[in-house]
Amino acid sequence: MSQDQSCILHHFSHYCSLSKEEKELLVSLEESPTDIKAGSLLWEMGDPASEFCTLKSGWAFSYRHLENGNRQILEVFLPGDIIGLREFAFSQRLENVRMITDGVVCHFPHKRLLEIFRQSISLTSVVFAIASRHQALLTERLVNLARRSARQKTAHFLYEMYLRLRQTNSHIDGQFRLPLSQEQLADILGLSPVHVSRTFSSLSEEGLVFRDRHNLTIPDLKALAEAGEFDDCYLHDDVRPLFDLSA
Amino acid sequence: MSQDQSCILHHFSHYCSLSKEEKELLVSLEESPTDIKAGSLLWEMGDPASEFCTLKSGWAFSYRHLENGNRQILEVFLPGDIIGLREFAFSQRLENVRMITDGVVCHFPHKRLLEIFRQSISLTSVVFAIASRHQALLTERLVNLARRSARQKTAHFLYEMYLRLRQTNSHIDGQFRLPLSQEQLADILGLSPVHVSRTFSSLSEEGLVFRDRHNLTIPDLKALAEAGEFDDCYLHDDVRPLFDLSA
DNA sequence: ACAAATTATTAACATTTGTTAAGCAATGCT
DNA sequence: AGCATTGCTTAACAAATGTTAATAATTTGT
Repeated sequence: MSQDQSCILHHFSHYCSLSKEEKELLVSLEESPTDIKAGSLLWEMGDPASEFCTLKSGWAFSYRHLENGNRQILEVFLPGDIIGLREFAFSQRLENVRMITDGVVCHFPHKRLLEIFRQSISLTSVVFAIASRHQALLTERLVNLARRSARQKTAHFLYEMYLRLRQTNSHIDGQFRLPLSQEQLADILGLSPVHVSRTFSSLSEEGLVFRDRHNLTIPDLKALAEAGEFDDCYLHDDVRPLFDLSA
Repeated sequence: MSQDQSCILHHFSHYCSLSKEEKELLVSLEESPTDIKAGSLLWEMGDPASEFCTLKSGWAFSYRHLENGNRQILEVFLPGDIIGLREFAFSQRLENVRMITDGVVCHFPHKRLLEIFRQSISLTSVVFAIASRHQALLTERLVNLARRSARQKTAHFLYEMYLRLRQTNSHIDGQFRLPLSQEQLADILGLSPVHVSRTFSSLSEEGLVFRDRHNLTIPDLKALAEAGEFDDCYLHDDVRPLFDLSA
């Protein structure tokens, strides 16, 4: 995605075609872009929550710490994603958010969402549709974490990342950068770092995935999808013609 | 909850006070209540999706089958819950939904949600707030499934059910009906039925939970919450004064 | 360019959870 | 009442994953 085009606009126009006013409203959410360094916190649990963020560039993740010292990564955010949607109904942050790479974020207050609700039913529907897709994604992840083997989890996650990256970066094929350490992957997949290492070793023995540092190579995407029992209906389904509904 | 009061109204009024018109709009979503038998399917994956359901009485759950024959239960629905929010952005059902007990459901088409969007910003905000709370719940469940031991998962789930039931049934204390078999519990918790049995045995040896058929007794709620590392901020946070925002 | 810190690999061993199977208890059906 | 079905418990064993620790490779900071 080009740096000068609005990520959020790109994201929304997936769902329906927008009028000029709607576009302006959306673009106004990406005012005051802020540079932010790899490794720095966007916010912590318990912080007051009154704004969303759009991630204009860079990667980020949200996470929680458990009592036994373990960490669980809840989401990986890519450019164009909205961070903090979950806390709309809460006054506090429910999770920590940290940048993975250097990036640019734009803050906008919850109140602005109400302007969207007020001004455009289409945009309201899209926001809602985004939230509902987001849930579908979470659900899929839940199944993944609850019921699949380390091998399947890993394959599933990698394939999901591939699809998500391709959504905004259509030239991506079976080779891309995945700026995550094995420790981070472990915290995403609910495994120990040691077992992640074992799993990658066995995946590359089978020729399914090669990981050299942060570079991933997937020789056979279809094979990987099968290894992860990937069912892409939750990502691939034709986007609902929401504008038809609202007509 | 009394049978003759609208569940959905009750649910929404948690979030903000509603005008007469708003109440009427909501109540109209619960027209044409339909009786439905324990064990019957509301819908299956792949069915066309164009409506939501409100669960007026009874319990239900949504689930998915995995390739290896395992089943994962995604959500347990209680009276007042809206079923199928997730599929707003999809044209097909992404999961199966089945009644646990006999119950009453009301169907209303996705289109009606757009009427809400059109007619009331407060209601729109509440719908969005409900969706965002729902996500918070899912996230908590994700952590639970990914990172906790069988004992913790079980304690966590039981305590969550207690809190959810108490929300609409304020007289509930450490004793209530949980109409779920151990097989169903296993599919909720991502465990095998045998291990659920072991886990309950050990929980009752410790005096934390007694389960006799579908009757649960929790002598010390606080102790159970601790055993499940339960952090109730995702349920207990003061509800955002949304009407302030929209003023 | 070097030292320090981080990240990944491997092995041995421990623990948790799954699987199979058998028996028992409860429930529903006729 | 008797039989079949379903649900629960227990035990023995198997498999997957976690833990610790030692080592190697890589990156970072100065």
